Amino acid sequence: MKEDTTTHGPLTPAVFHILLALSDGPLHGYGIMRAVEESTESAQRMGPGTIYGSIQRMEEAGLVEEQPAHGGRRRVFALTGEGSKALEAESARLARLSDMVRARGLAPRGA
Amino acid sequence: MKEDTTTHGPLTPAVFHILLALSDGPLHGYGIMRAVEESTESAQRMGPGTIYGSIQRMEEAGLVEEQPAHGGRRRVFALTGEGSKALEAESARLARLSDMVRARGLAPRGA
DNA sequence: GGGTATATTACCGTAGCGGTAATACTGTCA
DNA sequence: TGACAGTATTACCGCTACGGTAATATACCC
Repeated sequence: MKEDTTTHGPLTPAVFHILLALSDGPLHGYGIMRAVEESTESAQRMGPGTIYGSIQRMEEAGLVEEQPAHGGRRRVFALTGEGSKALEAESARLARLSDMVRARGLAPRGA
Repeated sequence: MKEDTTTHGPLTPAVFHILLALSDGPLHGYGIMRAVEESTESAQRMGPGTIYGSIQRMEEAGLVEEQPAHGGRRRVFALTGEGSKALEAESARLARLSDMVRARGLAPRGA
């Protein structure tokens, strides 16, 4: 069985990390920014430009949705069903790629 | 122990796929192009622009090196030690990310 | 009410991707 | 042998997403 049609192709790293952060529960932009920084052990520096820019694109793509209201200034976002599926699919793809590397033998330097 | 200094940060998808293709043995640009297309089941379309552009950057970064001579018009490239390490490291990183997703429970929609 | 941390928006440069076209060499076959 | 298709690379170029900084606004604490 092939990929189903609604499945988004490979995700950009930023999108993936944001989805990952949101898979822990709804969050606002600033929270996502910190969550990503933690989860990557600062291997990836994602400033506001990246975060909010990506979120906007993701909202348009239907991967996340803003939650109605709450009072503060925060804009809280949550995964959509699609977002969840995309994260799963991407996770599987990454695992597959990682496995392919392992399967290559991976001797330090064959030649 | 943290990452060692020579380890390259997260690789771009194009770079990763090229390294992966080369881990099977030295190849020329055109061959890489086809190898990538196969290994991704055409989930990724990498035309000449992407391939050759990336290779050049990778050569400058010391991830691959051109092999001396052979006669034809082909330019054959091979992984360097660094390239090999970078591929391994990236593979590990991808596996880690994939695991994180799995660890999140991953209920279709906890809500 | 002044100052700091939180939180978002705006802006903008840049790198790398992605496509197309141009070029050149190699073979094939009519 | 001369046209044509396949191989292989280079050149060019627009676009998107990333990545940073700065501006702005709100909440919190003294």
